[in-house]
Amino acid sequence: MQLKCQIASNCYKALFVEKCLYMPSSAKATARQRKPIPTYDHLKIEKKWQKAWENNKTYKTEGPSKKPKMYVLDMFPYPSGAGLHVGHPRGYIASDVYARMKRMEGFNVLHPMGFDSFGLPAEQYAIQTKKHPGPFTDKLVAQYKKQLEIIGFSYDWDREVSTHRPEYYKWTQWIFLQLYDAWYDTKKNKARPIAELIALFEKSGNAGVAAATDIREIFSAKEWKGFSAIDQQNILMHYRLAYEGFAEVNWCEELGTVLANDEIVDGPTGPVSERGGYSVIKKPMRQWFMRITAYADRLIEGLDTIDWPNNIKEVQKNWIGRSEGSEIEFQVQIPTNSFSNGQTPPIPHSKNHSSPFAPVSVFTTRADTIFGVTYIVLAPEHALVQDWQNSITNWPAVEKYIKSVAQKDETERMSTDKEKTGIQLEGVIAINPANGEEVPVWIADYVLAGYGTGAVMGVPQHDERDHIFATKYNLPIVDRPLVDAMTITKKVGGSMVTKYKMRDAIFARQRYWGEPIPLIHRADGIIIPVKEKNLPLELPKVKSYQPSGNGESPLAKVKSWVEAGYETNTMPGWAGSSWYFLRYMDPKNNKAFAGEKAIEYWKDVDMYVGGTEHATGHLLYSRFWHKFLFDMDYVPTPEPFKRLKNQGFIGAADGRKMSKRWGNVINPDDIVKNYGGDTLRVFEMFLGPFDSHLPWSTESIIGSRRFIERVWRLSENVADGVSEKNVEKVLHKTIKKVTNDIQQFAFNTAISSLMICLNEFESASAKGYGVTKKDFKLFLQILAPFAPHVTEELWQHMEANRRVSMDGTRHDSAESSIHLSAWPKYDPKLLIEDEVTIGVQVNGKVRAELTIAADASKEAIESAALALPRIQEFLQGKTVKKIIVIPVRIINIVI
RNA sequence: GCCCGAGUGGUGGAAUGGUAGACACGGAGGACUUAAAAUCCUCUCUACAUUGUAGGUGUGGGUUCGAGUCCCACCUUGGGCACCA
Repeated sequence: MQLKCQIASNCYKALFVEKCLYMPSSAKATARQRKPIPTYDHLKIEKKWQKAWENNKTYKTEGPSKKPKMYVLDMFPYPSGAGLHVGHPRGYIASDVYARMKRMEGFNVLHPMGFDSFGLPAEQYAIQTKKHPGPFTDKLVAQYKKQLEIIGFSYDWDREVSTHRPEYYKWTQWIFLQLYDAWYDTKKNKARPIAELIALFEKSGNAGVAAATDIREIFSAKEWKGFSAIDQQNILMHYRLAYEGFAEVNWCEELGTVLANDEIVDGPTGPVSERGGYSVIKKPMRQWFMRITAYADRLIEGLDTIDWPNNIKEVQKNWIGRSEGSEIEFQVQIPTNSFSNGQTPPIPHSKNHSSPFAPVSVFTTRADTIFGVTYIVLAPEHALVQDWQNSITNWPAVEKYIKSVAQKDETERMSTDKEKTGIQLEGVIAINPANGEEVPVWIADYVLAGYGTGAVMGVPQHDERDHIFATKYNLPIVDRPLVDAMTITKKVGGSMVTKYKMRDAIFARQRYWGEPIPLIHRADGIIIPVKEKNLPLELPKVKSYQPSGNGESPLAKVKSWVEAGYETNTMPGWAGSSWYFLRYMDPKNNKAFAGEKAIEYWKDVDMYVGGTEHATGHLLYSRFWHKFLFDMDYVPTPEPFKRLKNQGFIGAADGRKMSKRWGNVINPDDIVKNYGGDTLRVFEMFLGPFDSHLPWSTESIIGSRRFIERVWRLSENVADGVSEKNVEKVLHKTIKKVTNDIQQFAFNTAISSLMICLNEFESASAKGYGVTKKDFKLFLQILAPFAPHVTEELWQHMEANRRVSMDGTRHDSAESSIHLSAWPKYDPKLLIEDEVTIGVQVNGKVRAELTIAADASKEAIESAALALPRIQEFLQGKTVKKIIVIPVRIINIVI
């Protein structure tokens, strides 16, 4: 086709289609020797300055100092093999623009980058290639870094961290041990060392110490001392913030591992793993947990103290799912006294109650409807159902029902309009404590074992779901008066309680590529932590990365590891990312996760930028860990991220997600090569509001490139002298707007105002006024955060001796970098307009314009407006009823 | 079903209750050029008519001198949660 591009004779469209080399317009001009403008060679300029900044450590963060601090952080990436597409850097560019402005404003800016480098893709690679995932991960990290570097970020790479490095995960393990050795004191409402709990038990037993999980039995100090070490350990497990337990987990046979809920997606025939699309089933398994539920209230309340987008706050609130209600006991009459010992927790000396009545606790937010109860329903998995099996006259049918529920796969359970099923427990009768009425007891799949008490009261009159169920099974529906919820709860001996949807987080993966959990299981069953001086507990070498298939991690096949008693589970992906922002404060410290001085100085993250997809994962877990560290006095603030901004993602031009699968991925490397890193940065910021999802458009990137070229060309026409007044005015307006807009993350309007300013410069220049060097330098400074390379280049030329022609090789000194210059201040005097043009409305419709002194009085505006011939026409033969004058804005004449 | 958010030209979008469509892409015309590209200039919401008039920010109401913006109802759409008692 038209391959004339060697002399820049092709259009930009063809440039992209044909991928021929971009040659800027000025090249031709130079060749024709019309104007002696050196070519804007983005490749050369950008490479030169990236190197210079690196050599001069331009962006080096100072240690704790007297300067005010500013911690600007990106959510660090997982270095995947797919690499970056143009959507990824958007958040990084935004935070970099912000960090650059703050640096110029005089803050000591901490703007680091690192890698979340433990994870499943590297594990899959190891399984497939039978090679260690470490070197593979290191390679990906290096690739990622390279991709990032050409965009010109102002990171202090000396502070880089990677979560898979032992010197880093040593401290992940250390924090885990702090959590293991801590419990949550619900009275003081904070975490405390477990040793203090043990001391309490030894002094006065557990009376008055609320357990985090259900322990009904009260023991004395004497009894505590009489318990075996194993029994004591089991009791403490109910309190520890990191604890061992069993849980139904999402088991994936093909991956041989357990998956988190967010690693599962809906498949055509049921749930499947996000990676690989393998089917997933439920399976009970030994796990480590994080007791995040202990912090549920504080995680909700803390949201009021931080400057985050509302939707993220809402998502977190919904996820935690606090609901306040009543817990009320219904006595259930059972004919025989036989109990089989079912799934009760492993509490010593559990008493066998022998009574014809057994209490069933129900949770309701509508205790006011209690007189309308016509039945109660338990979850099929409810422990009492098993306890009662000898009393249930239709037990075979009940048992069959329970089994059928258990066999239902996830999709069936989750389907929205699934019909509710259930079966009555014949032979047992519950008594409504409010009125003594006898009501039947049912089990049904719509009651969840994991929420509330696993039992509900059925009030068909007031609850839609109960109504459907009652209608289906012909249960009575009665209309009874409502009563006061709190009063009736007290009257029937119940209590007001708060329940949460959020569950404790599973903190174990049956995988190789994660942090080893630093615990030792002794032969006698006692668990002991690895001593701090022996951390990090490094991952051992393994022969095979293949999961064992029985649910244990590859570590279970390492003889020495197992013989030493080491825990074979590893930590989940979110372990390392829950505290990495603290490590950046003091990344090389080998005595602590970060030194006290550094933590005291940097405190918390001032500006955190990342995607919304982490709302219920990383952003919640980090807050939880941070609050824990705060309780233990390791960090000075209760919240880790003061301000949060979410970037919207960039989709492909075809409206789909950018993905290899659709072949619509635009690689930032190509854009940088063809248009330059500065153009990419300006374009991504100009595209639209930062938090909007936007389609990529290679068609319109040319606008940003033209903008930079015009700046470049204008630099040739600046001179010493006196500024034209209008130019100065627009410039200072722009300084104000850009400053405010960057502060607000309104980058698109910041760039638009820079373009307006440039337009003004150009038209002044065309009129022969010229633009002064002083004004142009101010312009370069406010453009610098967006286009750091080209502004540095032009800045250096301005700074350099003007007798030397611009050939881009000299006068490059770090001391005079534009990025370390002081952020311009606008002159308020210049913003005052002498004259303004306002609209003149008649009955709300603009009929004329009026140019008048900005400080004109209302009366003056009024009479000037009425005097306009055009307005006179409208007013002919009419009476003016009312005139509204808003000085500087508008005047409205009502007739 | 519940909880957030969004609907503005051909396109991305702008607009403290105050002249809707800034800025940019695309398009049309012109200048320069042997020619093209690049660059520069002009126009570009719609309909009608030669200065203008009328309509116009998803739909229908409302508040107001004045509504893209506030209120009510609805439609469409994106996201989150989802039998949560």
